[in-house]
Amino acid sequence: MPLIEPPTSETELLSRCQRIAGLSLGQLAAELGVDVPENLLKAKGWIGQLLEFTLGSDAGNAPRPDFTALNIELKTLPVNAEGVPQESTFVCVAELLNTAGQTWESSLVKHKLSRVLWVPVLTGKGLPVAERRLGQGFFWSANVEQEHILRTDWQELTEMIALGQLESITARHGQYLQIRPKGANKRSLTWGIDANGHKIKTLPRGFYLRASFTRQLLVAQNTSQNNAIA
DNA sequence: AAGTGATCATAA
DNA sequence: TTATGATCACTT
Repeated sequence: MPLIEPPTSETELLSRCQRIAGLSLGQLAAELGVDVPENLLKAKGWIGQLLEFTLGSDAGNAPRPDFTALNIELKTLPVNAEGVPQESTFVCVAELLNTAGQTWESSLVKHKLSRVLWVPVLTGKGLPVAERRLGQGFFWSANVEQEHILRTDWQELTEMIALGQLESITARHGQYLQIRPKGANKRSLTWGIDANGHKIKTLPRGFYLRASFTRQLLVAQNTSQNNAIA
């Protein structure tokens, strides 16, 4: 249940982003009356949840985009002092069972990435959480070339899962999308299938966007901003 | 320094 | 357990 009403248009959502752009996380947290953690070691999702709260996300932990009426997914983008993304971006969990009939068009990855609100956050290992700063959020949808590569990555990875090659998938597969473990630890297990179609216990996996890909998005965004100013 | 594999909190 | 939010930490 959101305490802030969900935005009813992209324009409204963007203006909410513009209001908070430039604020430190300490300032924003103070506005909301919430405590800032010392570090993110045991609060890895804190910044993302602070933004969800601030901007009026209403999806809860349902497997659907954060702003349900607008079909927009919110993603924080940790960037260094040079504005370069430093981490991969989690997209969604990878379905390890019943993958045979799935298509890119009906996939959760495509659905979640159909429209994304990226919010850069100036981050750094030595920078206290309260001093980290919000950048200007921007909307993104894949262009034809990007979607082609995302679809190809998804199809290759999903096919490996369907063929029972789960255990040979590494983070090295995929140009833009990769699959990596997504669980509490090595001991958390879920069901998958092996090459003989037998059910096996395996690590939960998730789809992630490589940092090398989100770097390109930010470069493109900065370029278009400069063009708009010039 | 970059990239991969491992890990943490919380809700339902 | 599986979904959400990701970053940590070790290897290369």
